[in-house]
Amino acid sequence: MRKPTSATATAKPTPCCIKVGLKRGPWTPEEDELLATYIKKEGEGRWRTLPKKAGLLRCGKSCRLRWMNYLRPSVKRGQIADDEEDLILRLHRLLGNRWSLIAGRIPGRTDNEIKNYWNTHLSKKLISQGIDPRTHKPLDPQSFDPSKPSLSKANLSQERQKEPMKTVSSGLEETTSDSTPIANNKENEYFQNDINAHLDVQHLANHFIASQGYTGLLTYDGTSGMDLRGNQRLGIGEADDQDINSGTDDVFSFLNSLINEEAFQQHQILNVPHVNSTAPSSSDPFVSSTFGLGMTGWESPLMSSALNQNDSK
DNA sequence: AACTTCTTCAACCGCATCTCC
DNA sequence: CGGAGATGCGGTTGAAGAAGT
Repeated sequence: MRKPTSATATAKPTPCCIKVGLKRGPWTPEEDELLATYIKKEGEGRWRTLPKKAGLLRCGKSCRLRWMNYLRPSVKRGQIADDEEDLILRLHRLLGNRWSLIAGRIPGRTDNEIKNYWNTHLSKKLISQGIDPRTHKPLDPQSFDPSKPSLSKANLSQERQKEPMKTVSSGLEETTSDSTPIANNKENEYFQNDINAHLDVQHLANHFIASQGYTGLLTYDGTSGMDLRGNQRLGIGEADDQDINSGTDDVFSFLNSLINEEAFQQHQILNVPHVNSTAPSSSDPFVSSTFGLGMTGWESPLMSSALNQNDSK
């Protein structure tokens, strides 16, 4: 919904925006119809040539984005459920801003949707708890000031009014449908339990991912490049849905093991021998409360399906 | 009712990486 | 090996609508 800008505005135009006369901005129902009909008939891909063949005055990128985020039949619309939110939080702690990876494990949700939800809801929620949403670590008490403009009290109360704070489930407590105070003890418990786990969990995730042939590191701010587009790097080839999954399944089975304590303990012993020097022992009480991410012996139905699914976005 | 401020989220941009030749 | 083109990702923008004054 951005205001159309001149195609010559950028110093070095990308190929898709160099052509003048291409339409920008919100899609009309007619355009949606054209795109959906074409893709149903011809299939996804070849985005550059697709608009012309489909009779659309759009660039390929725009068509791809519209299809991926809105028109695909598998896209689920509507409110993010509590268990989805919980899963996003956990995956984000492990993966950072790898939105497409996170989305790949939440059926029907797109990377864009999750990114937006994170930026508009979850990051604020974490900040309100004194947690840095990028690192999942405590904000510097010196610098943490809830009255700061980024999360003014006015904004917070507004936020609470609009959307009564949902309990961030640790999986152990029952969620309430009532409006819950922001300083909910269980929530605090969830975050405090998780804070200490963050460093080590991410270390393990990094280690495993690197061992699978991916490059780069998971970082707390999500800025440096772990190549998880690296399905192709792994030699898997054309990235259709099937291939995408086979490329990331190993990673996610490992993430699953991090999230599911029992499986994690087994995985740690069997598959990740090198991390023991830095990872706490699985018998350590600390590990039970932190590597289990506060959800010992619990796995939500969504979590199970997300982590075991064979389809991807 | 009118105006201002805030929030949401669809869409765009730049860039990294891949494949193909 | 290197260049060109294609694809996909994460960050950012800004219009529209909601909420506040």
